[in-house]
Amino acid sequence: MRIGELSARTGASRRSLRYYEQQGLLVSTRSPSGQRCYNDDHVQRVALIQTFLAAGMSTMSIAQMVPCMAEPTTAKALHALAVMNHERARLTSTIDSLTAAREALDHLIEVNRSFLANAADAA
Amino acid sequence: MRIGELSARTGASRRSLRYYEQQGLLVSTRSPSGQRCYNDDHVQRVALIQTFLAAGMSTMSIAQMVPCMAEPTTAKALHALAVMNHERARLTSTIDSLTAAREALDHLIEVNRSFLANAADAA
DNA sequence: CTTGCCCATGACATCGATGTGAGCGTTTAG
DNA sequence: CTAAACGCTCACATCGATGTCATGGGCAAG
Repeated sequence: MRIGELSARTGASRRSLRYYEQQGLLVSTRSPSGQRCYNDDHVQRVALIQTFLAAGMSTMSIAQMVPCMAEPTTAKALHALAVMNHERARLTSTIDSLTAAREALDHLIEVNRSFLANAADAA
Repeated sequence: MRIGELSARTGASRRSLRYYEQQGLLVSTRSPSGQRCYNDDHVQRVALIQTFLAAGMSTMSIAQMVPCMAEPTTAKALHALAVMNHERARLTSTIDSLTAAREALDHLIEVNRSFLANAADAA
C-alpha cells in the first residue's frame, strides 16, 4: 500500500508518517518512481509508535528502542534495553504525577461542591 | 517574601513565577517600589500549580479551575467545576494511555530479553 | 493527451512553558 | 556612599511533533 492508505488505516497524517521515517522509526521500500510502499506489518508498527508518542516519548527514544528497521544486534539490543528501562521508569513516574494531580483535583472538586451547596442553602 | 525566596522554596524559576502571574494563576501584592510580595499561602499555591502543570494541564485550565485570586462566585464555581470534571476525565484518559504504553513496553522488554538470552546461548 | 488525484521534497509556521539577556531601578551590607 | 545582589519589564530563543503551502512528478480513467 502507499502512504495514503497507511495514513487512513492508522490515523497518522501523511506528514507524520514521513516524519517517522525521517526520524528512523519506520522504514519503507520505494517504488521505482520513488513512492513509499508499505505492508500490513507497517500498520502494526505505526500503531506502536502512536502508543509510545501518546505516552510522551520522544521519537529519538522510540528510534533507539524499537529495533524495527535493522537486524537486531546484541549491542543494539543491550542499548535498547537500557533505553527501555529508562523509559519505563519515566512512564511510571509520570503516571504517579498524574495520579497525584487527579487526587489534588478531586480535593478541589470536593471543596467546590461544598461551596456551591452552601451557596444554595444561603439562597 | 520576595520572588527569589518563593522561587527557592518552590523550585519554580523566577521567570515561571512571573509567567504564572501574567497568566492569572498567581496574584501578588506589590511593594511601593513595585516588587512582588508573597506569603506562605503562595508557596502552597505554587505547589498546586506545579502539580497540575506536571500533569500536562495548560495554564489556561488551571486559571479557570483554581479560584486562587478572586472571590469565588457561584457562576465562577460552576464554570470551574465544569473545567475540573473535564480535566479529570482527560487525566484518567492519559493515565490509561500511559499504562497501555507501559504494557507495550513490557512486552518489548520481554522480547528483547529473550533475544539476548538466545544470543548468549548461541555463543 | 488531459484532467484529477496521489505522492515527493523542502521550507516555514505553530503552540506553551521556560531560558536568557538587555537595560534599568531597589535594597542591603560594608 | 558604593557595590553587590536582587527585582522589574520587554523581547527574542528554544524544543518537538505536526500543519500547511509551494513546486513538481506519477498514474489511471476519460
